[in-house]
Amino acid sequence: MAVEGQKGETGLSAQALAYKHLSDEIRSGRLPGGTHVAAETVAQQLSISRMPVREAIRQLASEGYMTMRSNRGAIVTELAPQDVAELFEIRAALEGFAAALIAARIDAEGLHEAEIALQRLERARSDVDWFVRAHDQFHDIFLQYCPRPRLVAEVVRFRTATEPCLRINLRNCPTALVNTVDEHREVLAAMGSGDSAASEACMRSHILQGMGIVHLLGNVA
Amino acid sequence: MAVEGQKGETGLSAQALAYKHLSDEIRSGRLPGGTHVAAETVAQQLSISRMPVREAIRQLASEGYMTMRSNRGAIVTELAPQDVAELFEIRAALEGFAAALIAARIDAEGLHEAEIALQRLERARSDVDWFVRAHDQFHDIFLQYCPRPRLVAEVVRFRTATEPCLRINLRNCPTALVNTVDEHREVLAAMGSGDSAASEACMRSHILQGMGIVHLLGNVA
DNA sequence: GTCGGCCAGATTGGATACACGTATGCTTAT
DNA sequence: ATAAGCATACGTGTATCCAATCTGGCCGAC
Repeated sequence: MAVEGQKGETGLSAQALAYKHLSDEIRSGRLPGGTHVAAETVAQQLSISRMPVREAIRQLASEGYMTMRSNRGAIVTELAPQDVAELFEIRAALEGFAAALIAARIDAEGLHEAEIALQRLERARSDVDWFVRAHDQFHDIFLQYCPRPRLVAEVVRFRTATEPCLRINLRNCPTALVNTVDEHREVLAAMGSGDSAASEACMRSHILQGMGIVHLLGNVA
Repeated sequence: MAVEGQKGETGLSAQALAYKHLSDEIRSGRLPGGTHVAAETVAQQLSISRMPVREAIRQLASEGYMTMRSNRGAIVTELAPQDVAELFEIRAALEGFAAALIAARIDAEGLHEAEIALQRLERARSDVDWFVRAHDQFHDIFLQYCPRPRLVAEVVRFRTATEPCLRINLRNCPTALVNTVDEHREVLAAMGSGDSAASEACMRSHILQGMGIVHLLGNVA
């Protein structure tokens, strides 16, 4: 087995490779919730042994993406609609708080970058994948101005966890794309005014309402 | 090596044992931040092999309690004052949001339980350990009325991460205990009124101001 | 005297080997 | 025909083994 070839090509450790592979597969939706993931199979696909795969699975499990069942392997975590709604709510609370900090700190350059990202978002309205990428970039520009690295990490974590569902929602509900762009414009305006409270409220409601999840809530409260 | 004895005694898998052991050591402070943890050493202490220890370390790393450095082992994560402050802020944002949900949902029985916990808190003012226990109980009563299990889990996670630091703060600043009791009374009053916004604000400021961390902030913004 | 390279010990990352638990499919008895 | 019991195969969990990398001290050269 040409292991040295693998390392030379990728520059990644075996376990980092396994983590990245599984993470991508889950996030893209190629591994839907409930799928049984056999460590041996993944190991063979990547030409590595089961051990790094096991560790990657454990890490994904501790991050909530997978569920380990004793002696019965791991499955991709299945998210019920109310679970997804809850993740959006948590992200809204966190990113709202972050927005308050960012509004007091962002400068003209950051606002300009966000404006550019917003235009890119408008142009990407026809393609969900591009849209999601541009959408993430827009939010990331703001997060660069958040002086709380752990908070940023948590926001990204929850956004990542909800991304497969976001794609589905956008595909099923094309009008959501247009609404989302408008909401982003409002967020940008609030940020530009430097009003922390307004930015927080705006970001919160954007995340909650703009994602087309409101219809999933309702009976969850 | 009498492996079967281990399993029979503990009922835990080797990796669960390693995780629990390391987790307890870190949280109790016996393994202070910066300590280098050699997998082999831990494995010998627990009479297991290095492998489950490795997995436990990886999980602790993905939860933030340890930091893995490539090919150089793992160290217990060191929390700078601004890191702790950030954890408190995140918890404030999350538990504040939870409080808003709880205020709309808690009933007379829950309020009565909280009242009892509050009295227990007053009686525990002389001992930090009892105080922390009673304090956790008070917050947990509210969390029982939060209809968002993941949110509750996150709140508990951040509270756990900051607990060692909370003890230190309380010991250094005895007046904080008195202030904290007053703040809890305010939180309880807000909950009793059923006002979500007030409860959220109250809980947020309680966590931020009541923990004696305000003096650590200041220059972090 | 000090700085730089080199070798030895230690430690980590990864692979293989083995034992246990679980699931699945067959056989058999009712 | 159906259901219970058993056997086999698959997959997981752990231990041991090997290779690669890092750390620290020693020796030599400037």
